[in-house]
Amino acid sequence: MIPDSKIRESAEKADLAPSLSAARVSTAGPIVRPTLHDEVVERLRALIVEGDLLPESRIPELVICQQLGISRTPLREALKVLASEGLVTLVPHQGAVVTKLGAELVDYMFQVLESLEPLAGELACSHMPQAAIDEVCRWHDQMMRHYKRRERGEFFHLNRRIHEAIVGGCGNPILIGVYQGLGSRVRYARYMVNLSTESWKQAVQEHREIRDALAARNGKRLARILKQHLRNKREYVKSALTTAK
Amino acid sequence: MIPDSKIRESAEKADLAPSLSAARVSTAGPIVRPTLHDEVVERLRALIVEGDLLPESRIPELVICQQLGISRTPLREALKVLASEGLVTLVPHQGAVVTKLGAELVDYMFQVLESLEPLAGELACSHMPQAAIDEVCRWHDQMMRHYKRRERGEFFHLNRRIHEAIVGGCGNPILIGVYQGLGSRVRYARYMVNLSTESWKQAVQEHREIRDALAARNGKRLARILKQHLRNKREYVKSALTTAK
DNA sequence: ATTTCGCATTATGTATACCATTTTCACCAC
DNA sequence: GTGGTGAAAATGGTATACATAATGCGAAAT
Repeated sequence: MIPDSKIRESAEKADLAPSLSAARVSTAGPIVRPTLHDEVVERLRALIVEGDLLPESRIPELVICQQLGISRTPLREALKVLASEGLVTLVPHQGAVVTKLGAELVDYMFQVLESLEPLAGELACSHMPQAAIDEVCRWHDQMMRHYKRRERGEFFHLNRRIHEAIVGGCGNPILIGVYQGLGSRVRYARYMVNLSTESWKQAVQEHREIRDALAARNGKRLARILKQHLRNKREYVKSALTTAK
Repeated sequence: MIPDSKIRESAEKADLAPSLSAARVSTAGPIVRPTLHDEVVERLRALIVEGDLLPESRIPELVICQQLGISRTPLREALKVLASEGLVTLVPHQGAVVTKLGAELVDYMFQVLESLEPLAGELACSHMPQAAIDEVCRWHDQMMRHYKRRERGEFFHLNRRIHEAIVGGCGNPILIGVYQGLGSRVRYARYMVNLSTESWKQAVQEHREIRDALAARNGKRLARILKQHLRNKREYVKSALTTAK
């Protein structure tokens, strides 16, 4: 599960919001050495989101400390942060457990996302530089090729990239931050989602419209499509959660 | 500023979301003793939101530890949480400072709130028990009496109570949580806001419509009014921020 | 006089040891 | 099997120590 025992090096973060966490420029900019607990937060978040730490599983301090080669202090600080993000739940004198994402919580989160992502899309239409839009379109075409070959993994990867690019391009760091927080919590529900052929086809069609609306910088239309897209997504994530359990 | 030196007792929390943090029932329910860092988080949050700790001011660990009568560990854990909420900014080897709320950030936050609070209002119209709605109406009437007497403090207090009751009544804990997070950050900008007679009058009129829409459980209409209400609010908060600095 | 270098001071980041409290669980009595 | 009882283990919190980086100040250099 947790392979190595020293983590001091890696600190990169698939960064959705270059405007939020100081964008690491190639050679210029201030030298920021991330603190240990920050890296621990990233690491644990990744473990949870990627599904290496399953919901409901406990997180014993000593074990993690040993596996990460750190002391309790930074780990405990990291757990507090993750708890405030909702990824783990802290029970006094009982420790941290990975928060379980019930169907009702997913419902609640999508309800919020269905309000935020359309807003982001609308803003992105007027704020994204043309180059970024072009890039999203390229990703879209690439995604379509994966769809034709029924390559699920690659498809979902690009799918997520597109959504994050749109949100990241909205120009509102607060919105980006909130979206990230919710997104990281809902993301690890994806592993149980096995899109049916029919739903997949529909999602593809919606993405086509998303690309067109974005390319045309038609904010209202993009917002409408994104909302519908999310509403469908919510449905099959929910059904996947209730059936597969 | 910080009067006492022991905080072990107080743990009550003007609770907007009884559904989120386990509602403390009068005599039943499990005995939960809040952990120390949780209380510290509350305490510091209050200090910041109430304006006792001014933006840009540093938060020296040792001083706060002494004033609160605690050791560094729980304080540091609390600071990490507040940082992840955006209330303080953590600079490595430099400590924590109260995040300054620039006009552009306020703009960004209102943009998100203008999307979330209408949603909450719409949901509240279908989810709030009649008793809660009646209570909001009573608060409204009381607020109006304060308005007639030009009692600013009491007016704002009830104003906030009403908004929080509506959001708290939406039935979506995720939405409530996000709103709380943003609200606590934007709230301490209120201290510089000095509503003009004209804007005040307008706000009162909007609140009248808010009450009517809520009482009629007209979700769409409430959403529309809340959005407009927030848009106006944003404008005078912004102008207050840019002029008063 | 201003800049710069070096050094002491200070505060933060992390580790470690220790204790209190609580949970867990095995064990035992009934 | 049910229900205490107590030891072991894990967590919450304190205290301390030390490494590292930021800050400030004085001396040296220009």
